[in-house]
Formats: sequence, structure tokens, C-alpha cells
Amino acid sequence: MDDQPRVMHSHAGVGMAGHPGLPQHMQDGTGTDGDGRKQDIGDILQQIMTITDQSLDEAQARKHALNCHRMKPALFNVLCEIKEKTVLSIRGAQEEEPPDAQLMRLDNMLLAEGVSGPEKGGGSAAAAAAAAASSGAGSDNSAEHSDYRAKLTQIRQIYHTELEKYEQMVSKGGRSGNQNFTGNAGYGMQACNEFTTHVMNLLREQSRTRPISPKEIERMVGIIHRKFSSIQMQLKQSTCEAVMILRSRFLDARQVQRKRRNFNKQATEILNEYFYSHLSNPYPSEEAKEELAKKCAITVSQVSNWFGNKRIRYKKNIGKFQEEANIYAAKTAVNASHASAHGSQANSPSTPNSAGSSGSFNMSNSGDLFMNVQSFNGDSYQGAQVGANVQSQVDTLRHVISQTGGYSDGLAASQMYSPQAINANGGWQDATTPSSVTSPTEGPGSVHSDTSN
DNA sequence: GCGAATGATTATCA
DNA sequence: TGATAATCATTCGC
Repeated sequence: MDDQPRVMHSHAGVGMAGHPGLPQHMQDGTGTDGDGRKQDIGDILQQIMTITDQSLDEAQARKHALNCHRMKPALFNVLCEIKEKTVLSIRGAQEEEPPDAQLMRLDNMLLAEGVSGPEKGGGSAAAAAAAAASSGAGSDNSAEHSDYRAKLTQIRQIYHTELEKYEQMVSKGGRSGNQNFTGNAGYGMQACNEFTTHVMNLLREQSRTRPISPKEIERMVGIIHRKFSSIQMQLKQSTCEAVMILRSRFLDARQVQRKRRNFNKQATEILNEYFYSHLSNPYPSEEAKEELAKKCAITVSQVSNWFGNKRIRYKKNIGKFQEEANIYAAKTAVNASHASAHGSQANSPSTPNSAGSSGSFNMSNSGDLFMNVQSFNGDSYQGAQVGANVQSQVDTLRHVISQTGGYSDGLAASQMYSPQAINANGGWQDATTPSSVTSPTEGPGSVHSDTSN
């Protein structure tokens, strides 16, 4: 403040003739004493203060006069200095450095989650990663996966929409086209640069009529940058939170097992029929699994799960499953009788395939004679032998039943599905092949050629 | 409410 | 990669 009188003094003796809009006593250079000078300054300030009350033309004229006034630079210097030492210094003390590290972390996270960066299916990578937490690939799984992706895409859209808003906001304010500032990449920063340039131009323009120092402009630019960073940060933070919540919900839903629904009776029957008819080798091929899945209206994974569970539980407690095995044997026998009674062609819509090493299976015959009788022998089904073998296989089955005393006899029936199905190593062997019907090429209890375990 | 049954998940192995 | 074994969590029948 003590500079003011000195600065004022340095210009005090300068005449102001030829400047319209100034008081006459200033123009004729008569104000040479201290009081006169103070009054001159006071007049100038008064004019500045009242300039807005005047008409536009008059104000323009006076503004122009002021701009051209020789004392103006000195006056503005003083005022700028005053501002610098008061308001701006206080503001400057409150300024903080933007937390760049945090912003970077947020950026990285948004990129990893597939929210920012190039769009590749709306964060499918993150969704896939989340889905990878589970090995199951059921329909529910894929449904949840797509649900997760849909919600992530929604978040992504909102995020970009908000970022674009910054740009639109600046566009409405006017574009200067002068890209002096090269901030960080991104919509927000681009908008920030445009807005900053606009404000800078505005301040430069205004600096002609009010005291604005380059330092103040610089400071203002810094403030704008920080404000934009803050907005960006808030947006990114909110987006991250949303993604985290979404993800945690998604993972929680996986951790707490999904609602399990028992398969319907028909599906269980179909699976059991296959299992017991392929007891010698209850490992359905991929094709068979697909057929079973289709027939049971479940997924292939569920079929795999079911067979996995069934094998292990059967092996663990064969005695418990004897009854069940007999029931399905009875069904098989009944079906076989029906098949033989109605003719092989009538009940055999298609020739059972021979795909896979685990014996043939054709779902169109899932409960019929072909599949079941064939598997009783544990041999791969030969489609060409269908007609010729049907009757003999039925006879074989009848023979087995008669030998074991019939499937109605619990004790005897238990011999039908002998625990010999599992060999000493815990693997599966031809348990369904009673000694009387053992293949000539194989000895009793021998491991079947197509037994994988 | 309890226990068995059952579908799903996970770790491990060949 | 598929199978096994153990286990979990839910459903179901009593």
C-alpha cells in the first residue's frame, strides 16, 4: 500500500489534454497540487463506478477514453497490486493441489472395469472375469452374466453422457477455438480447456476496463482446472462406486448359492434311465449329454453335474441304490416287452447312434428297448443289427430276469445290478452284465472295453 | 424343525 | 479338460 503514493506521484504531473470524457480540470493540466491530484483520481474512479449508469454509447466513449488514458496503466497496476495482496492472497492460501494420484487410480479402475476406454461390449472383460469366478455355465449363470453386462453398459452410458455434458456446457458458453491448454486426455479435460480459453479471453478483454493482472488470469485458470478436476473426480468416484456395488451384488449372488430347484420327475427319470442302462459305463458322451439336456430341459452342465453326483453317490452307497436300479430295470423290461410286442420299427423312430466310446445313446429311444437292452450287454450298439438283435436281446433280458428270480424279488433283484459295477480300483466295470449273459469275449466281472475308468 | 435328498461348487488329480 | 471327492446350500418329506 505504501507504493501507491509513489506510483501516483510518478504520473501526477502528466497532462491529460486531448482525452475526451475527462474533467476539464484534468485536461487543462491545472491540477498540480496534492489535493487536486487526489480529486482527479477520485473523479476517475467515480467515472468508472458510474459508467454502467450511462448510456451504451456514452459508456463506450468513456470506456475508450479511459483505456487510452495515460494514467490508466499506473492506476490499474496499483489496483492489481492491492487485489493481489488482499483477496487473492487469501484465496491462494486456501488452494490445494489436486489429488492426481487418486484421479489416476480412478481412471485405472474405470478402465479395468470397462467403463472408460474403448468400448468392447460394455465391459465384457470385467463381466467375464466376474463370471469366471464360477465354473458353472448354466442358463442362470449366463442370465446373470448378461444382466451384469447390461447394468455395466448402463453405468458406462451414464458416465459418458455426464462427461459429454461438460462439453455441451462449454459449447453453449461459446468456443474460442484457441486450444492453448493441453490438459489430460478425456472429454472433461477437453471441455475444461475450451472453457479455460474462453474465460482467459474474457478476462483479457475485461482487463482493459478493470484491473486484472496476468497473474490473476493464471490463478483463475488454475481454479477452473481444479474445479473441472473436482467434477471429474466426483463423476469418476460415483461411477466407481456404482460399479463396485454392482459387482459386489453380482458376486454376492454367486457366493450365496443360487436358488436350487429340483429337476422335475420326468427329467430325473430320463437321467436315471440312462444312468442305469449305462451302468457299466455311466459316462455319456457330449452328444448324449446334449440330447439328455434337451430332453430334460436342463443344461449340459446340469447333466454333467447330475451324472457326477450320481456316480459318486451310487459308488458310495450301492446298496441304497439297488432298489432304484431294480425299478429302472423293471421299466426297461416293460419297455422291452412293449417294443417287442409292437414291433421294432413302431417304437424305434431312429437308429441309435454309436457315437462315443461309452456306448450308444439316442434320446429318441431314451426309455425304450434299444438303448436299455443294448446297455445291459454293455456293448456298443450296432445300428445295422437293430432288427436282428431286438428279439434276442429281449430274450436275454427275460433270461436274466428269470435267472435272478424276477425283479419283483428284492433280494434276487439286487443281483441284477451287482456292485461289481465298480472294480477294485473304484472304477466302473460291467456290473450290469450277469454271468449268464456275459459277452463271450469277456470273462465274468471283466472291465469292459469301453469303460474309461 | 429336522434329516435326507439333491443340485451346485470347489479343490485336486491324471 | 474331465472326473472325482468333499462340501455347501437349498428343497422336500415327515
